[in-house]
Amino acid sequence: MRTMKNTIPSRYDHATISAKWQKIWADARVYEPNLDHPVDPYYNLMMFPYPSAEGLHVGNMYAFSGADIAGRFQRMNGHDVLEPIGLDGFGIHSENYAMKIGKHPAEQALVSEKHFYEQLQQIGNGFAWNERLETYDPEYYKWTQWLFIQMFKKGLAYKAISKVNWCPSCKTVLADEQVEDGVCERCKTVVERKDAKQWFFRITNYADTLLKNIEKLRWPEAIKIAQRQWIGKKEGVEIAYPIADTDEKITCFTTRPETNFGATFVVIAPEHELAMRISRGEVEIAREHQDEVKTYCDQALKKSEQQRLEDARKKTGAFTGLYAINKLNNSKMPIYVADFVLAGFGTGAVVGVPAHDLRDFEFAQVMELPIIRVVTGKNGDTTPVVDKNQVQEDDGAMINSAFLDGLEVAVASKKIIEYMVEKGWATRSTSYHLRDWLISRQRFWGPPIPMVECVGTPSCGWQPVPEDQLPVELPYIEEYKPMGDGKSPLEKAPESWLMTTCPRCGETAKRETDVSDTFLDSSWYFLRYPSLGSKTASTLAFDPERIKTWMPVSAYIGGAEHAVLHLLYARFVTIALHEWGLLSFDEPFPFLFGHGLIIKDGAKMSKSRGNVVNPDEYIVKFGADTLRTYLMFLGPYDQGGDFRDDGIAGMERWMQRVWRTVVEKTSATNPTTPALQKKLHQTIQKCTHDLGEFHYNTAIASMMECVNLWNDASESMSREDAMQFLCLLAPFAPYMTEELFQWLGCWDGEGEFRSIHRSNWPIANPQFLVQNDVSFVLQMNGKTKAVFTVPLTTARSQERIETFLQSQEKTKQVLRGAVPKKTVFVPEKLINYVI
RNA sequence: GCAGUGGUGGCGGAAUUGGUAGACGCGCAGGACUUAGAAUCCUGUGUCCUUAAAUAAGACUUGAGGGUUCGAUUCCCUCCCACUGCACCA
Repeated sequence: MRTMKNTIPSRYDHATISAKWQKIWADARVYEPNLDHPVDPYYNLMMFPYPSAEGLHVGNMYAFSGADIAGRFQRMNGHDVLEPIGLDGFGIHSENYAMKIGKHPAEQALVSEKHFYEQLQQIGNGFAWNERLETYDPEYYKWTQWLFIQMFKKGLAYKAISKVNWCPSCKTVLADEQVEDGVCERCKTVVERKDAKQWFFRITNYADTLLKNIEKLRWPEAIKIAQRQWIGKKEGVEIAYPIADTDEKITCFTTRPETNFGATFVVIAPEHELAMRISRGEVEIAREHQDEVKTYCDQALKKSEQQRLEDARKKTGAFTGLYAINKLNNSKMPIYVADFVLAGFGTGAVVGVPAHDLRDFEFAQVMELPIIRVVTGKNGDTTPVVDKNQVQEDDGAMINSAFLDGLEVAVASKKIIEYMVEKGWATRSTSYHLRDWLISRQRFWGPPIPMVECVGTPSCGWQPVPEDQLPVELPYIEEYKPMGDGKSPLEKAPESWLMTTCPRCGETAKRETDVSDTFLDSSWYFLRYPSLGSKTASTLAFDPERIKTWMPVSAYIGGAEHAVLHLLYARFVTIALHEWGLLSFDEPFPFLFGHGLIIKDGAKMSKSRGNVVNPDEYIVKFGADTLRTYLMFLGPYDQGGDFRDDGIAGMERWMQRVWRTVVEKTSATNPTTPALQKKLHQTIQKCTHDLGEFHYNTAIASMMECVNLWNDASESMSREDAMQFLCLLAPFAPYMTEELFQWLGCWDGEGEFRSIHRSNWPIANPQFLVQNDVSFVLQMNGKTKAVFTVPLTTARSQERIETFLQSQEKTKQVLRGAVPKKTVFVPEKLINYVI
C-alpha cells in the first residue's frame, strides 16, 4: 500500500514485535482499569494459580489465554476490565517442592515467583500487574488471619479431636488431597489414621444456604451437580429403638422408614458411643460379647484407609448381646458392631432391612439373620429374597407391613413417618455428606493460625490474637520439615515467638503452632485484588467502596478440578461475610465458565508421565499470538484438546497469511470489494456471537474463511475495514494485530496512542447481512437430490418455487415423471417430494 | 455401583429451533514457481461401486441396534466403549 507513510516488513517477526508492544502497553497502562471510577466495570478473574514444580505448562497457558480472550473482548465492548494475577504460593504443594530440591520454602518462593511472573509476561495476557498479590506476603496473610479470627468470634471456628492422615514413611501428616486410594501420593505408603486436636470451620452451618444458592448460579451443570452431591443432603427420620432389658435407646437414621416392618437387626459403627462404652466394660452384657466387641472395635479403629478399601464389601461384625425393640411389631433386633457403618453419617447407627438394601443383605447372609420382603419386586414379585440379585431397592408396593400393605413406597413413607412421629418413636431429620472444614495443618509453609492458649489462667483457654497485632508473622526456622511425631514444625520456633501474653488476663500464653489450610488463603483472594492500592488497603481486608464497584466477579474462569473444594470454601466465606454485614452479596461468582483440559498423547499432563509441555520453547519459536490462537483452535474451550506439534505450524502459516494479506491487500483509497464487504460483516456477526459464548474455535474458523476470500486476487479491503477485521483477531493475537492496526492507522510512535485493545468492537452492519439469494434444496423421500440458488422471494413461496423447479431440467431427472404423494415445503430451505 | 461428559473422515473438529452431514484446519497426493531448497500459490481428498479419455451417475455413512418423522448427528428406548467426579452415605 504505497500511501502508507511508514514501511513494514513482508513477514511477521513475532519476537521484536511482542517486545515492542509489551513495553508500550505498560507505559500507556492499557490494561490498568480505573479502580475507583471505572466505566462499566468488568471483573474478569481466572482461578488462582499456584506455582507448580514444572513452572507454567501449556495447560495453564490454555486456561489463562482463554480467559484473557474473554477479558479483551469485554474491554473492547466498552468495559473497564480488571484482570488481576497473583500467586497462591503458600501451602503443601510449594513446601513439598522445596523439600524435594533441598531449599527452604521461603527462598524457593522468591525463585518460583520470579520465574512464574516472567512466564506469565510472555503469554500475551492483559493482566493488571499493579494489582498482583502473593498469599505468602505478610500484607496478605495478615487478612487471612483476620478472617480466621472473625470466624472464631462468630463461633464458626472450634478446636476438636479428629483423625488425621499419617504417613509413617514420610513421618508427616498429610492433607486429604495428598491421599490417593489410601496411600501417600509421594511414597505410596499406606496411610494410617491418628487422633489429633484440630481447628475446624463450621461450614455445615451453611449446608442449606450453600445448597439452595446453587440454583441461582450460572455455572456448568456438572459442577453444580458435584456440589449438590458433595453437600449430600438427605431427608429422613431418626428412630429411637428401646434396648431390651435396659433403660437405653439406640437411634438410627433412615431415609426408608416404610421398610421398617422388614427390619431384622441394628448395626452401629465401631466409633459409636455405645460401642466404646461396651469396650470399656461400662455396659452390662455377657463377658464373651464384651470381649468380642472390644477386639473387633480395636481392630476396626486401627484399620487404615487402604485396608478398608481392600476389605470393601466383605462384611464383618460383632454381636453385642443386646437387642433393640421394633415397636411396630415388637420384634427383637440383635445389635451388632460393624465397620461398614460410618460414624460420621446420620447417627452412626443403622437399622438393617436386608431384603431392600444390598449391604444389609450381605451382612444378614454372613450373620445368618432373617430376611423379610416388605416391598414387591418386578411384576409384583412377592417371593422371599434369597439371592443378592433379588434385593429390591426400587419402588414397589408394600407387603407384610400391616397397615401399609398395598401402598406405594412413596405413600407408605409419608404415612409411616406421620405415624411414628405422632407416637413419639421417631423425629424428622436431615443428614449431610458435608463435614466441617478441617483448617489445621501440622506443616510450616502457611499462615500461623492466630490463636494463643493461656498457660497462666486455664479458664481463659484459646484466645484470638488481638487484631492490631496482626499479622502473626511466620518465623523463619531452619528445620521446617514435618516432624516425626506429628507435631507442628513451629513447635521449634524460638521462645520469643512461641510465648506471648494472654490478651484476656495478661499472663503467659503459648501460640498455636499449626498453620491454616491453603484453601483458606484462596477462599477470599478475589476480595483483595480490587482493594489493592485503595485508601483502606492497609487497614481493611477489602475496601468496601471498591468491592461495591467490582464485586461480584463478572466471569470466573477455571478448571473443573476445583468443582467442590475451592469453590465451596469461597462460597462459604462469602456467605458468612454477607451474613456479618460486610458484603452486600452472598455469592462471589454468579457466573462460572469451566474450561477443558489440555492433554498430551491422550493423557493428562503430569511430570511422572513425562508429557508436560512447556510453552516457553513454543513462544520462542512461534510467538504467543500463534500459540494462543492455536490452543484456542484446538477444540471447544470447555472441552480442551490434545496438544500436538504438527497443527501449530499450520497456525503459524495462517498468521503469516493474515500479515501478508493485510499488508498487500489493503487500500488507503478504494472501498472494500462487495463480496468481501459482505463476508467481513458476516464474520463480525459470527465472532461477536461466538466470543460471547466462549466458542473460540468456530470464531477462528470464520476469520480464516474471511481471510481466504480477502486473499483472492480480485478482492481487497479498505483501510477502515481492515482495521475492523484486526479488531476481531485482536483478543487472540494481541501483538500482531496491534502492530498492523497502528501501521494502518499511521501511528508512528508520536502523538496520542490509541491501542487496538482499547478500541471499539466492530458492529455488523445489517445492510451487508441481507441475503438476496439462498441455497434451496430439492429432496425426494427426505434425501437431497439437488441444490439451486434462487432469489429469497422465490424461496419463500411454495407456488413460486414449484414453478421455478418445473422449469429446471434437473427436477425432471429427479422426479422421472413420478407424481408426489405428499409435498413438504419449508420456506427458504427446502421442498421434499414424497413418492 | 451412582452421577456427569463425550463417541462424526487418516487426525482435531463444524453443523442457531429436527431440514444440503463433514465448515475451518492438520495430514496426504498431484501440480506451479525455483539451479535447488525454504517460503508461497493452485488442484484434489468420507467409504464403496458403476460407467468412463474426461465430465458424470448411484448406493452407503455421525459408537451398535430399534423407534417417532416427509426428513434424525439432533428427539425417544435398549446396549457398548472412553474419560472425569463421588463411592459401604443407611
